[in-house]
Amino acid sequence: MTNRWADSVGGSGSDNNSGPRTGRAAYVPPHLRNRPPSADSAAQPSPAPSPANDRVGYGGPPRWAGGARPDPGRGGSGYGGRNAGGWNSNTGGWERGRDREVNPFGEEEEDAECASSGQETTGINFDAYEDIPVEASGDNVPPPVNTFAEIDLGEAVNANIRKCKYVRPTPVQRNAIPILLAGRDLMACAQTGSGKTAAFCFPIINGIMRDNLVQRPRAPRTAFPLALILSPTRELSSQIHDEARKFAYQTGVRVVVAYGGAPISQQLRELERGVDILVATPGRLVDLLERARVSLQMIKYLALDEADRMLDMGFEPQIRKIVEQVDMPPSGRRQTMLFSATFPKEIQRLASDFLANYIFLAVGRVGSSTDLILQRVEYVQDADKRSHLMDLLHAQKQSEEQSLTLVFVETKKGADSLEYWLCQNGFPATTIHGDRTQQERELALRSFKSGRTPILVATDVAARGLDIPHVAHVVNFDLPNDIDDYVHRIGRTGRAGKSGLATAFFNDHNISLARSLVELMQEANQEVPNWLVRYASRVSYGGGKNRRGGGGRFGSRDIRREGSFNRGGGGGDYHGGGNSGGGGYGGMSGGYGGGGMGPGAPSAWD
DNA sequence: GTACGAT
Repeated sequence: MTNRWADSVGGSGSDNNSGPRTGRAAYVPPHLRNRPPSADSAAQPSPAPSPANDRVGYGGPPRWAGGARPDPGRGGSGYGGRNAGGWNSNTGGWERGRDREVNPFGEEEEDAECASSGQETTGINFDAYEDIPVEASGDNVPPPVNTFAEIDLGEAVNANIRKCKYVRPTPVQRNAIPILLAGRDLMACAQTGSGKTAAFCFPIINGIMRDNLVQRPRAPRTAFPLALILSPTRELSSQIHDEARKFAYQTGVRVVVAYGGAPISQQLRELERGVDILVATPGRLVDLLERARVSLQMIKYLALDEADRMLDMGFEPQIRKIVEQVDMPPSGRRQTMLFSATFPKEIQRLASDFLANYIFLAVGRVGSSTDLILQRVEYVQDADKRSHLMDLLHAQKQSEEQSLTLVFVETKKGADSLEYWLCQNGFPATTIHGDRTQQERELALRSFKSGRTPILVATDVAARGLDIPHVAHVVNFDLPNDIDDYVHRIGRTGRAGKSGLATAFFNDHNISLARSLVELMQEANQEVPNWLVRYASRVSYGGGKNRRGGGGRFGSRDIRREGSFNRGGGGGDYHGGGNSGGGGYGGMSGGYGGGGMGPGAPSAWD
């Protein structure tokens, strides 16, 4: 283990590079870490006393002239967040000497943009969610809680919950947190924006603080995280890191992020200073593992965000390598939690390799989500798409001044060319896709969020998880081949209680999507054009792998309850074992909590 | 077939 606790508590050893040498310093359990060593640091580092923490361009209009200069004020949404040597070389006066924890809340408390983004991630309008159906299946499912007070997460975490302005846990939090605190593996179906990051972060942080006797091996240049959180894109990892740091503030639990496209040296430095929770994208993590700069042998908590994406064809080999072929403890000796809005059957089957006697949790989507998103499908030939888009943008321009439009295309090249064309035609657009540099990607996202370029042309890199407030319109300029991707894409709008509009351009290239699209729209009580229904019925093939098994109340159903799957290892009755009455507490509409605020619920639920 | 994930 490293000596950072000694550093932070003892107040000595300010040289970060001295870590391995001072490894003999007295062990300080996590719950005592980061206590103020003396009165002078009892006060939190004051938020943003210097321009280093000035979140330029995050909420208000940007002050710089639009160049691609590194923005020192990203406040953690960029490269590793803090102390970025080359990037954020601005370690101002308040942070000299001892390694003091930067306040991850920054100046958010006063920042309107951040307040609303807080709502996004907390689903603060929870009262409206009281009657969301919940289905939990598996052995001995721990009952849900109603309040944060019922789950004692400790003083520091409670303070962070207050700072995040979380009033009550969201349904996914109410259900998932007790399951995870009980040490159970979990497969949870709930969209980003429903507070699912908190749902897995709180138990992880709590567990790390509880396991205060853990001794980590002494290997000077290798980091031994206790928890690993994987996500499919750099921006999503960055977003999770930002949130996790808030939840872990002043708990002594250290969160580090690692992803590609950013200089690895800085990430290595952060890792050397010690890491409890590592948030990473798969590629960079594999790199770090091969360099032996990270070992997974101490992992006790493994979380996969957007788990269905992580386990699909593109990512599965890397994930399998990380989880099965390196030094990760096997399932049963670690706690594994998978979260996604969509869980196709075959992915559930794959995922069961990584889980032990897990609980399946589905948070329904009745009365929210897609109901608040008006979905339109228009028949548009490829050649007509641009002029059609221009019509939509003109209409949008007239209706709302501040609204953002997110345009999804299929290819990176197509994204660049559409962005160029839009700009040529007087529409302020930018683009995000995997051929752009990480600086460009992050600049584009900031520029879009701030409204400076209210049109963002994106590939699927932006389809999942990203929390972008104020997106009024999602245009599927090119429809995806996969209905689940469609679900994730349109979920970027209709958030925070606002209505959202999703327009899709459909033509003969999208025939394979017709059936599942019609089914999805019908489930969401959308008006389906007759010509589309005809397309759907013409297709013999039923939506391929994306047929929605069992009812539309949930994004997915537990495959163990459909008789199509049995675990090998004996006694595998998962059809209600330990559940009271017909499978968990499914359909617990309004069973706890009560009074809602009526309609106007944010649609974070997909 | 494309996108994403390391350099």
